[in-house]
Amino acid sequence: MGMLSGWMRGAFARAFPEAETDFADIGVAETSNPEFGDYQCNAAMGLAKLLRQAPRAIAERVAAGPELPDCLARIEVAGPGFLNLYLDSAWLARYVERMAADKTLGTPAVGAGQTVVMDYGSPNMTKPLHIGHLRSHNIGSVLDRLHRFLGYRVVADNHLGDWGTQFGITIMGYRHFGDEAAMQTAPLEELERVYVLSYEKTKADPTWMEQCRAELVKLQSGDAENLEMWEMFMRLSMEELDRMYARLGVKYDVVHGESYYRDKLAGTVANLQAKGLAVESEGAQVVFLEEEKLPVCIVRKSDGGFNYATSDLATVAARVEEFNPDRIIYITDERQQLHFKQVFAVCRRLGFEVGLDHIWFGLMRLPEATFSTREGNVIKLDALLDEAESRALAIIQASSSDMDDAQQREVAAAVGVGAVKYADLSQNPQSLVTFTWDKAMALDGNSGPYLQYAYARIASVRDKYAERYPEGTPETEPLCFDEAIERALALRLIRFGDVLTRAAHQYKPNVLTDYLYDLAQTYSSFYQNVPFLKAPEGVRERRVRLCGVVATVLKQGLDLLGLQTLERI
RNA sequence: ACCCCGGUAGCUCAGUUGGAUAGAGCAUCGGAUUUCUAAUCCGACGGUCACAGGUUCGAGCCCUGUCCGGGGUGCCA
Repeated sequence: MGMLSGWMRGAFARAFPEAETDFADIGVAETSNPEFGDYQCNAAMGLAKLLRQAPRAIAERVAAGPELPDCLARIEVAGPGFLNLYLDSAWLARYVERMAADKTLGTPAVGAGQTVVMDYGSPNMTKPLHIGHLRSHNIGSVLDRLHRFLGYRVVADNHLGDWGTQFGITIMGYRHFGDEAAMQTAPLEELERVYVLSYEKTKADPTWMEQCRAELVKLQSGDAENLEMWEMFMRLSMEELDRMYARLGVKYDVVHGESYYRDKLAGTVANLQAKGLAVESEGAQVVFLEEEKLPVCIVRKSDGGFNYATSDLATVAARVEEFNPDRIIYITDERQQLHFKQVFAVCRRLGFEVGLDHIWFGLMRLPEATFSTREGNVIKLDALLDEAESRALAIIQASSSDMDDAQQREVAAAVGVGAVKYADLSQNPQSLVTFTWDKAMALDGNSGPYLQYAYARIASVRDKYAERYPEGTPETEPLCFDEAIERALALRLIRFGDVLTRAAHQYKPNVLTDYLYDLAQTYSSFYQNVPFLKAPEGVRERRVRLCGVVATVLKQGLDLLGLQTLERI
């Protein structure tokens, strides 16, 4: 609530004109308990020393100020000096009406005029997506949509892993163990198979790894045969990836893999050398980062090959040149924290002024162990989504048996993938995720389907109303809160913009899922306990209208999360 | 050895810049459907916020130390 915070700062300034502060830090917060009002301000306690007065006296002086803004009905001082703010209910009702008519639902355009490049997903191109790839795509695409909604210009870039050592390993693997028939039918599975075999061999035979590195160097220096093989791998992988992206609803503005920057790698290293940043050490070109207390950053290996850091440095330069962003945001797992600290440190030394953020998330692991392609204990993302859909379908068949088969499948697809996405998004990105089938596909409680179900029930109310009262016009009926739960619903609705801003700026999709779940829960309680279609005329219309605003907010919120809304479940 | 995270109810997890009585879901138990979709709702049960100090009007949150877990630490990405 930006306007309430602003007013509160003014109220403090008026009450204490002689104070040596502008009260810039003062803000209001939602109350944890309705008995403390709708919003609260706790600043009086913190200012006791500065103002040399008892906190309670400070709060009382602020509360005694002559004028209240239109939105407030009253202010109360409680306990040691809490300021409890009560919104005026009529104002609240008008505000809900206005926000519902607004395209952005009252969300401030905090990102207007700013450009951010978002780097997420970025899968390795030599293997199929597995459940460990879900988080970067999922969290990244939500942050992407949130930023767009807040007015940022977003350039979503899929920085494919298409130019690293894994290709050396894969080329060796394909050459020795490749099966062309399998390559046609299930290319990514086949690439993964030969990769695993080849990788296994590096453990037993040290010269194998050297050969893999040599193949990579050949590829990176333009060897025709390796390049041809690489192009085939890329084409087949991309087809597979596009299919998965359609299923996940992930979209990019640009797909520049590491290979896109391949011609700039040598120049990047030369530039670092010219500026005296990169020096030779143990046969490699490295940047020492002792001032930053970081380990050395290797920008060219002793065998002449370039690595991830080189590629990322070239990428930053290219993005700055092409998009002139205010900020570049990387979304990867936690293991890359050090890498990005190093890359960002080198960028600062190179004089880049663009903001650089690394948003990392916790690894996904199995109850018994960390999974990895190399260990062969992966669960394919495709298989997870299939299982989720079939579980959803079973429930739909049981509860919506009147729905035709095709529609049941369509709903199951939306609910299944929604459940998987939501289960991931609803926790703090930084926590480590231990994968279990049941948790990943929860269909009740705090889950995607719960929200989709709440939306579908509202859609049903809307349709039934239209059927029974074809002449009715709930959309113009002034809102008014007859029941406490209706006011509680309105209070939640007007928080939408604050929630989106916080979710985006803290890079936490779970801020949005928590909010939507709370909203849907409040709505469900309203739905269960208060009649609307059977309420008297007038009351009926305003309740149906309130339902409509909840539906609009739910739909927008689910859309930002990448979950489909269904009119019927 | 060093660096970065984490430890909150039986399980899985939330917890705005430090605020009032630490919250959900699942599980368990008890209720609600001649009704607008029961994938729902209402209620009960459940806590030494890892441990020990410290900072202050006030600490799950900040500081120090310890224990436990995950990740990382020059030629993978």
